[in-house]
Amino acid sequence: MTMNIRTLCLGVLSFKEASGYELKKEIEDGMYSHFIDASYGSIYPALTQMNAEGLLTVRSEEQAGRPDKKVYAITESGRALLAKSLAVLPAKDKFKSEFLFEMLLQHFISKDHINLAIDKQHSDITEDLAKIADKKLNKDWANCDAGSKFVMGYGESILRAAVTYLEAQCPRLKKQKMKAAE
Amino acid sequence: MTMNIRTLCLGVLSFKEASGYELKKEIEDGMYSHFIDASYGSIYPALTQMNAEGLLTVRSEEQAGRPDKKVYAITESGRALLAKSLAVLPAKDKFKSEFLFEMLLQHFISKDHINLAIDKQHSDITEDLAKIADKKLNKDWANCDAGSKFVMGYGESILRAAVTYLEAQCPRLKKQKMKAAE
DNA sequence: CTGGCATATATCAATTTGGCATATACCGCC
DNA sequence: GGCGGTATATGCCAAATTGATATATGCCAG
Repeated sequence: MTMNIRTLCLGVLSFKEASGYELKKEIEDGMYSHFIDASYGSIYPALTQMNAEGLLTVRSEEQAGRPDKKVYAITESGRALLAKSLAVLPAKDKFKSEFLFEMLLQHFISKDHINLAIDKQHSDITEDLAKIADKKLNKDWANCDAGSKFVMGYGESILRAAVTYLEAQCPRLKKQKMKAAE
Repeated sequence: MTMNIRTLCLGVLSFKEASGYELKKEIEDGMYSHFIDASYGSIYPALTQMNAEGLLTVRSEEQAGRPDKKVYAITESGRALLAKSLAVLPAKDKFKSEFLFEMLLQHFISKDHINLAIDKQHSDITEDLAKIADKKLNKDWANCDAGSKFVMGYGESILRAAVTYLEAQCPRLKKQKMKAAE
């Protein structure tokens, strides 16, 4: 019913079949990384269960040296459940930022530490933006579906706003950026 | 050590003493709402424990009709732990958005539902922005500490970027806004 | 030739959520 | 006048989720 791990897995698998490991990687680094999270401890049990319920099928792929790769694919009834799960209004966005918490309580920490935290935040965001830029350069970006483009654009917008704000608050960052670009 | 519920409670209490209920409200509606989350199920046990460990003190305030209000205040050793907990580099921000997940999988849902979801997202963000604007108008905004201003500004920047993006993608929203303003 | 990283699955204690229970009071609506 | 909803206030608990760890192996850099 709700937007839980199961819905997440079904959603990812609706694009292409994958193993638990690949699913996790996709969620960590791919498109999804900007707005969702999931650990092995929730993914693997969900896949096993959903397979038992006929929402997924499995196929074992043998691999030299490594454990067999269990490739999961979504079934018709899985697609039906996914559609049903998506037909509820999404909950409000949740944003969790230890960085902002530290900034709020900055009188408890040293100037040096504050600067370190800001630098980290800046580079985290910059890296994310670079990832998005990469994806846009990719040759199959043009035939990418509308949903992906919308999500990428949304992520890019807020990340850009964040960097802009950080750089406006700390002119130091801009100087570092110029240096790095040399 | 990490940025858990305990650190969060200590942080809020470092500004002013409060009961568990007030803490939750502060986290939900105040400054903190933009970047953190916590439920009663984690707050109350944390307060009880930390009181037992001498990180907090309690004072029972009698109230007609209602249960006694237990007002917690941070102690010196609580402040020390807080400072220690804040002296680690913050983890990367986590952003959780069911909205973006639905947008990504929009081919599974009806046009009507997509529009409903977008409208909700738009009004959620607009409300948050209104809250920030309110706080800025407040008379004690001027003597507010640097941390609070930084955090508010950060939140405002990314929320504004999000509304701008939504309105650019869906011109419909702008029209609705104009109508509402009449 | 060794330490670290990537591949791959799985378990599990500890944490955290989200809903419920328990009281009472106030406010608007029909 | 009563009914439902909201606000105050604390607390418990089942269920979900995380984050760390175990187990194996291959590959690459220093």
